[in-house]
Amino acid sequence: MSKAAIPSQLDTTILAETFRLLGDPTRLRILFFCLDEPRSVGDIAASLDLSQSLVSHHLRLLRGARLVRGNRQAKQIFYELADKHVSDMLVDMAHHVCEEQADD
Amino acid sequence: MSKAAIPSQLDTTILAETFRLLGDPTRLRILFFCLDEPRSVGDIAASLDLSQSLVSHHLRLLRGARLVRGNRQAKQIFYELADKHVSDMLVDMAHHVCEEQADD
DNA sequence: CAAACACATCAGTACGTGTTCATATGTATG
DNA sequence: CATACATATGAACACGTACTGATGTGTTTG
Repeated sequence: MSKAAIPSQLDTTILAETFRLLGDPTRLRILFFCLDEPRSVGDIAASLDLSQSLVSHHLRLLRGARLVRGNRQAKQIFYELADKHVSDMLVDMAHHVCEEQADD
Repeated sequence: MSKAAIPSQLDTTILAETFRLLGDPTRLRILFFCLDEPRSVGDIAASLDLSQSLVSHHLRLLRGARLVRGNRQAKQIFYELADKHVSDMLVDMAHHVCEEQADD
């Protein structure tokens, strides 16, 4: 019990599913872009130089995994990270990758 | 500076590469299995019911990303997580996924 | 040195997935 | 109601990749 508990195979699958979604550069860029404040789909597409369709497709996947949530505001829909959980995770990871680089 | 720094596109790609590797159930199971103590390839294959070839393939990828490191001990090679960084990350994520489930 | 064991590597295949283009849905405005 | 705008969805394609089976490399032991 001193050591970390090894997740069940089911938990591992769920965890892997989340990692898999984070494992795409385009999706990660979208997530980081929505980290500080909610962003409209058009804003995401324009700022990240992506097609509107592509952004929508990725947001669909991220929504399905409860990683982001969107609020309609008139014609636009503003997406933000689903909860502090997700954003903390991203921020931590961003820090880790910086240390990794300094380490190598 | 109060907000989290958004990683550069290069950093994002590197980070995504790591997430992508973690985004496979088989690889995650291997990592968690090697979390507490170094494990030989044969042990991993037998305990996780995977072919030796498959385990070796995944270990190759994990090695390439500096997520694990292997030490030869006579005929066997024992793999363990590369550093505390990686293991902390896995443990944190495992906790998160548990909370997520409780949340939903 | 030869045989046996542990692990790595090499093709090959089946499948998933990121992207694009075209089209549909929903929403405000005249 | 028709038009324009913002987003979502569907089909199709190109590519990557997880897995298998056979073979190669390295290490001990007789």
